[in-house]
Amino acid sequence: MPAISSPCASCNFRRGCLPRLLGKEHGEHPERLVHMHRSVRTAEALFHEGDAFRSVYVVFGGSFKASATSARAGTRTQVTGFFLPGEPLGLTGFASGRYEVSAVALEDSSVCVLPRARIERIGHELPAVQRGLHAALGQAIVREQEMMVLLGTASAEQRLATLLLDLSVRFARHGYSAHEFLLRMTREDIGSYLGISGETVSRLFAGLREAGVLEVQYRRLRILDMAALRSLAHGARASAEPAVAARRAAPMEA
Amino acid sequence: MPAISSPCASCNFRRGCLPRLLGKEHGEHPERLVHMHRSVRTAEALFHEGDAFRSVYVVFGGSFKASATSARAGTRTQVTGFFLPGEPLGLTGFASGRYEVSAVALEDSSVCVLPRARIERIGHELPAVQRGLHAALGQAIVREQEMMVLLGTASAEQRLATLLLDLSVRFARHGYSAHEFLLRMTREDIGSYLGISGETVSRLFAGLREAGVLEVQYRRLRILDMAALRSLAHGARASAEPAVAARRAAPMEA
DNA sequence: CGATTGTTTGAAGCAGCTCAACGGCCGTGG
DNA sequence: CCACGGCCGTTGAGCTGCTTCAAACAATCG
Repeated sequence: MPAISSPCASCNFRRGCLPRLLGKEHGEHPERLVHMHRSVRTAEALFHEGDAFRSVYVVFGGSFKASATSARAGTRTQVTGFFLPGEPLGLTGFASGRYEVSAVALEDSSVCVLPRARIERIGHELPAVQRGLHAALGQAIVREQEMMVLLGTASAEQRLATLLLDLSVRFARHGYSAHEFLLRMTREDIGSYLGISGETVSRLFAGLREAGVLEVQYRRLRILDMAALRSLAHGARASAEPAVAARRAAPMEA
Repeated sequence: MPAISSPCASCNFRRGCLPRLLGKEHGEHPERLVHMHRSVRTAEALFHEGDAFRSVYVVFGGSFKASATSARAGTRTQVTGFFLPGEPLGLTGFASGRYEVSAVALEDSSVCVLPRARIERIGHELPAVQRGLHAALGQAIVREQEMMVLLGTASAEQRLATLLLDLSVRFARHGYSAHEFLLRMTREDIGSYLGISGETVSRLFAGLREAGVLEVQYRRLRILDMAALRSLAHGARASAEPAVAARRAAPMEA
């Protein structure tokens, strides 16, 4: 694993990635934080639950899933998140000095490595970087809180619609299409993340296809009716009638 | 609201509260962080979702519930946590500068106020305090991740057993009995937190009572068979036979 | 090209929900 | 102090959304 001296100079995520994570408005030098890049192949782990926490990672290219095994509550394992380019992985390490989840690549991927020591040293010098880190940690908390609410209160259909919208926004944020993308994870992974079975995910996709909300074949997804998807996420019922589903976005339907 | 100059001198949580939160091994002076105390009466809010984030709070006496309304996923509201003495409230504010949950007192309570500015200033001077804050944030992430796994994979019974064990441990940590305590929240609150209905909580309590695992009348709870409760949390089925339930805790006993 | 892995679809069962009624507690006001 | 009203908790009955089990088929990869 060769260290790249200034990997950020040519990084096309400068707008959305590190500056967003650490000291965005202060024009910091991301190359001071990034130690090097690292490649991970499909299905390989970037780190394992329980490994010593040495670095935070930022996805450079590709995608990952994180999965956790709750110690407190038996031997249940669940996917706790999907990670796209520009998103930080491993923040949980700040808690105990160990990673609390395993991170596995969903395709051949690469990451930027931000050693903990560097983050702390530079954070100490530059309050803006420190605040950026706090914000990143806080955002992780917020994201998980929203996930808790989703798992605690939403139907299977609402959960899936919410995930698809979330992925859509995140893809769009990095310049990809918001309407058409590849699901790099299995139905099982999606189900695990959403707290439902893989079969149910499959059935839900079929239902949404029949309702004209989206096209989906295997991993390839195309959102046809974003408004309908949104209204589903917020609580409406799916219907086999596309027009009806679309109209549901506005409450005053016939 | 009078500022108390050195409220920590006489604080009986020194062992478990601030030192644990901020720079535990370095003998920091908690009174530099604590601005003052504040009292909140039953059913009153310490802060509301969306309020500007000015302080982190630590429960001094009493208890709170936090509840969130997921913006992303409709108008669903859920209890996201219960807070006992010594536990930090409001950490989510670091994300957006606003509180992401509302905190409501479950009984007449009081809190220590740690102004954000002070935390950041002192954290900058003392790396140990900084790391303590990072650890507290990381722990919040871990706790919520465990909650996600619980909501995503566990049965209603497993969820309730897990909550009771968790409360037991937390009460014990602050010198209260691990076996007998008061549930200050309603069945509805518990259900909301666990993603099940209040009626189901009530039925589960009835079942656990019949199984001899605990005594419960209204808010008063007594755990009779901690081992059985643990094995339920980890996946065993409840039984009407106390002996059987107990035996399940350790497979090899007589 | 065969083996493995992932996806779809069907059928049956059940865990937990909703709706509803009742009963006990507690705070408020007489 | 006692009576009243509202809230909380309990319990029952019926229903349904999701699960599990199973089989067939498609895609991918060595």
